[in-house]
Amino acid sequence: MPRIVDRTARQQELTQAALAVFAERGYHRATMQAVAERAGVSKGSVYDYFKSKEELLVGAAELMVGALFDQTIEVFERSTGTVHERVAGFVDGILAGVDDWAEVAMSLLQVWAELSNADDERLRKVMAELYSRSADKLQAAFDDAVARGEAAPFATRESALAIMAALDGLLLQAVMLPEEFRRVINARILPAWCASIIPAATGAQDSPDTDGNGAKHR
Amino acid sequence: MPRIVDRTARQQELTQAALAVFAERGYHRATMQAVAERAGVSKGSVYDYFKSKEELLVGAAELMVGALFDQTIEVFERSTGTVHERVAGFVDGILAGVDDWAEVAMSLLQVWAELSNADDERLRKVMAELYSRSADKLQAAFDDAVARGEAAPFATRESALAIMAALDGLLLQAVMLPEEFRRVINARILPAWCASIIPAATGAQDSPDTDGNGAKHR
Amino acid sequence: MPRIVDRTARQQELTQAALAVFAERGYHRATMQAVAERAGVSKGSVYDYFKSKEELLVGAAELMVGALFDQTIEVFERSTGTVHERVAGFVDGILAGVDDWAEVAMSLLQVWAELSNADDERLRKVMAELYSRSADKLQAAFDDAVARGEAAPFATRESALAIMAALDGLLLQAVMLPEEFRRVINARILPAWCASIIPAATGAQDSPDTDGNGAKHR
Amino acid sequence: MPRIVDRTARQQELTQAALAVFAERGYHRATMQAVAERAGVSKGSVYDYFKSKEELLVGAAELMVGALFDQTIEVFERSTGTVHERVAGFVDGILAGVDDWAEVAMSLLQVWAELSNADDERLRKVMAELYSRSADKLQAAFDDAVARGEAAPFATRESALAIMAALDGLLLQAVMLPEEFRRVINARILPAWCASIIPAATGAQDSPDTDGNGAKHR
DNA sequence: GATGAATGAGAATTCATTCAT
DNA sequence: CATGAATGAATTCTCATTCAT
Repeated sequence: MPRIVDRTARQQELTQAALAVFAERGYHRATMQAVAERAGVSKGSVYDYFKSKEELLVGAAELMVGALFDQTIEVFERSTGTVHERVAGFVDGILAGVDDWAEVAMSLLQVWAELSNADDERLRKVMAELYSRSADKLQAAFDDAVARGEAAPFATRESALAIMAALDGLLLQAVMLPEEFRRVINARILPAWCASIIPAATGAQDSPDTDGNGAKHR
Repeated sequence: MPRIVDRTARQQELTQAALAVFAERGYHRATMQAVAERAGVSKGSVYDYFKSKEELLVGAAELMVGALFDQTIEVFERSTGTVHERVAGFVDGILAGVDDWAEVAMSLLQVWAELSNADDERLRKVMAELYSRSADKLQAAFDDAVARGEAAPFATRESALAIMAALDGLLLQAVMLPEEFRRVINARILPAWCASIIPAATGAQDSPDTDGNGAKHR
Repeated sequence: MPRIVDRTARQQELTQAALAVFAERGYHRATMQAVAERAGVSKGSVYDYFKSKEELLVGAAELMVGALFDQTIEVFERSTGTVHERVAGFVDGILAGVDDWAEVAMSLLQVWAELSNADDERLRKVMAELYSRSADKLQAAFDDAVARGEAAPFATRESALAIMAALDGLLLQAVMLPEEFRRVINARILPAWCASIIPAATGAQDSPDTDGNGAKHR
Repeated sequence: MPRIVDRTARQQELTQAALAVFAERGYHRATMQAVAERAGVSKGSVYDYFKSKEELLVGAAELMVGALFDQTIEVFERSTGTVHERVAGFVDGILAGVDDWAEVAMSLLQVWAELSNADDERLRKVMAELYSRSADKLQAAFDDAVARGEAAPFATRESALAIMAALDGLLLQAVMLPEEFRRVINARILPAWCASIIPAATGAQDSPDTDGNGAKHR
């Protein structure tokens, strides 16, 4: 009998190693050799787990986005209060929940840059799906809030995407301007701002706080 | 007299060609050959204008971000009214000002992904500078507004960055989810939302607490 | 008591599997994995029976040529009548005796192509020996016929080789032009033609022309 | 202006080098590096002329078979007399026309072995076409002879193929049993034997020599 | 005995870069 | 000046072989 190995565990070690190397050197500059070394196995072994470098990228993308998503969900489920509070809490939780945004962001950037113009359409599909998962969750919460009368009807899908955009854009800053990124995080302006996209319920007394900027949420 | 070809013009043709090819195939899959062909010159000639592929990337990045910046400025200068109105107008103008966001976004994504982990630190600097230029402009306008009492003191730098984040994040969607991107644009929720980050002026007495971190907006 | 698997039997299963895979994909494209799978054993086990892929090839070659040879012998022994009749019968029998010439031929072709320029001289020797065995048999029959006065003296070795050449060349056609190969077989021109290489006995006075080149048969 | 090179000449140098290396080490053991070195160029340059190793093989095959074919044609065109004489002369001419059959045969063997089970069907087609070209020529001559009453009607296609088979089979011997091959050649038994496949015209006086082996040429 | 996970040598292929013309 | 032929470093991927279990 051959060495008994937990294939799933080994696979995850590899994706983690891949993620790290991709973040460090970029997907194309990263060699399979380097990934293998980082994972402590030989070059050839990587191919026992992933058919190609591209598949390794997909695996890495899935692992990473999956982890982020799981965390997102958990944060969101845990949050309580009004929709506004929940969204603010969610944004806050997400931003606080990652130690090293720079590395995560770099990995994501590499995944995006590579998958977005892959020849293989399947890969582009995978990426799109991974991308929209969190938005789906947020939108569902919005729809629910509207249904429960907690918020006035509004463009829930678009708003969810807008919030995700702000978060993703922030990620880019973690890569591009690490110091400034920290300041933005510390200023804690995103939670409230993101929550403000949800219009208050249009009861008798309209939420007077819907800011004084004339934003008329449709 | 030798043919006088305007070096600058030729250089720009090349960066444009490069941008197009980078968007199409990704920076690494893009060959110098392909760029040369697209620009209608020979492979060797590219090296008369750019020392290396990496320099070509930098040139392309500068051209592209420069163009975006110029447009940003122009849009912003043109806008009138209150800060809120100006910001909303700015966001609206930016989003409306590009025909094919997908291509621009793809190019930017490639530039970011490649420059962000370049071995050469100079390149990372270039990128950071390019990135923060628009934020600088926005922040200046915010500071101005605060100084003029048009807005309550707030974390102007961080807010400017947050808005830029939202815009950049939206760009990613142009790449990742083109259809949904269009819907977000058409829903026109971004201008108002972005403007809402600026706190209204606080009544008679100007906020003396201008600590610059927008603590109030939590 | 450990499972007693007949080593020889297992070895033969392996060579058969190898032959099949070699025919299908060519020697070099054939992987040990594929051979093992075809034989229903594990990759590692193949090495219990053959020291290397090359040894497997030799084993396969020996099995295949041995089988062909055995069949050749049997067909020849069974044939009766004059030498001419026996040779014609032999050729006919050989050609009729294999169901799937295409596969056999492909295997042989692979064996030949690989062994013929092996680094190891031993392998080239093995191949040469395998190759000449049938010719030996044919020649012996020719010599016998000449000795018995059934045929005029002629270049028996060379003629035997010529007949083998025709048969081997036909094999190539089974690979290269399967349909045409069938037509040649069905036309049944080979038996008579091959037999015609043997000069008839020259009546009372021995054929004076017997210079060994069958000049008469022009 | 870049170096001016005769692409066709260079291409032929490469195919020749390839043929030599293939003959020496076998197609799979032959590295592009070795072929390049033999041709006196760099590894990368080979790819300026051939898209892949496989294409190089095809090019080599075409060159070699083309040369053989041209020679065949020339030999045949030059031969005069009756069909029998022409065929005998043709066979003789072919066999005498190559200095180093061993190398040619080895190359051919490699080409056949590799192309015959190529994944790409196009390659198999190419090979089949190359293979049947000479047979076509021979058959045409046979048909002509029959039409002119020089020979009795017979299976011209099949006979042509049979002769080609004998010649190709002989080639194998040049690889497998070089010494014996020489003896067969020197014994000069093939020309007459090959010619004997053509039945004499069935005029008043039937050719009585149609051998005594009862071969009834259909 | 058998297995199949791990290894790593080896090869094809690509493409940025150079430079002779 | 421009060109594109030539180069060769660098990388992905394959697969025979080994060996721990």
